[in-house]
Amino acid sequence: MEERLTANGLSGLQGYHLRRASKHVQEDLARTLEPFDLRMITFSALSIIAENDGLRQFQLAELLTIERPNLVVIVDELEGNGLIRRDQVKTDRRAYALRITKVGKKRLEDALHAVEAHEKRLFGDLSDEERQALKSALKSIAQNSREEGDHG
Amino acid sequence: MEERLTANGLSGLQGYHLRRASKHVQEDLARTLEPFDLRMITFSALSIIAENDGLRQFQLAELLTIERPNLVVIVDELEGNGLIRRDQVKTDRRAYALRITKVGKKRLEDALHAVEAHEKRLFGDLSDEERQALKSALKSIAQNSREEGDHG
DNA sequence: TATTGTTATACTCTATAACTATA
DNA sequence: TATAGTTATAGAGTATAACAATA
Repeated sequence: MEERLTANGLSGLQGYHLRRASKHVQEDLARTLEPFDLRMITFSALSIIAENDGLRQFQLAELLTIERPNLVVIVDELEGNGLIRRDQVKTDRRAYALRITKVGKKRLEDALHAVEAHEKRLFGDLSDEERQALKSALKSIAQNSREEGDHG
Repeated sequence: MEERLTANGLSGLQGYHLRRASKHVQEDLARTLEPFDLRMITFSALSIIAENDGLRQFQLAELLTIERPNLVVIVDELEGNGLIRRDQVKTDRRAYALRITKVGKKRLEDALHAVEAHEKRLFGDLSDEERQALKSALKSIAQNSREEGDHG
């Protein structure tokens, strides 16, 4: 350790830390979910579908903050693996109601155990206060994007 | 607001929030830096070079958590815009010492003002405690990746 | 033999435009 | 005319393999 290199001194640079942290978490989460045939985005989608039975694809896309076209392959993947169903909506024949299957519930449950371990691994060093602050801070920041979407 | 859709109930799902927050911050930061002909990654690189005069490209790549091949275009871009120099290292003719130029210093200074405003915009809702916790939490999480890199 | 910087390349994630079938 | 889902496509960002020059 001859030289000491830093990336802290300058100013806020939250974006830098956020990018690094997000990257690291995503890589670890990807490894964690691989045995369950899930990716971070399909896992998030499956979780949201489990919470919101019958939601439409455009609603899921909004919650995931991705565009509708990109959601299609995600839903395809989950449906292809038998984890969710696309049910026809009788009142609107354009739309699909997304529902988790029995297999999907089991898969999600199993994956959640692994994800808990992953989170303990990554966030275990943090104090309870830090973890709570992190959680609410991230939600607050992400929430802003919704509001902005409304305005401009 | 007929239905209430959620993505909170299930479990930790920090990855989900982190991904959304990171995405939002990156988008806003990109817009913020555009007038300065900087991207998030070139801005981070420029900041780090300013802090660590003469560092090598592989060291910068490590700090940015990207692979060396991808750094080349970043350094090309900064050099092409006259913001940094690639100085030959006399003791090792393979390597380049990266140094910020006068123009680069000015550009960075100007950009930093805009970035401060950006951070106030995005993190202004947080309490001082939350902001501090967020910062140290993100650093702690990102730091883990370094240690892991050493082990396996 | 290992390392620094580089080139070429491929893969993932995401965004935009335009289509279809319904409403 | 607008909306839900879809297709095709393009652009970032990133990773891997292999090379030249040097250590």
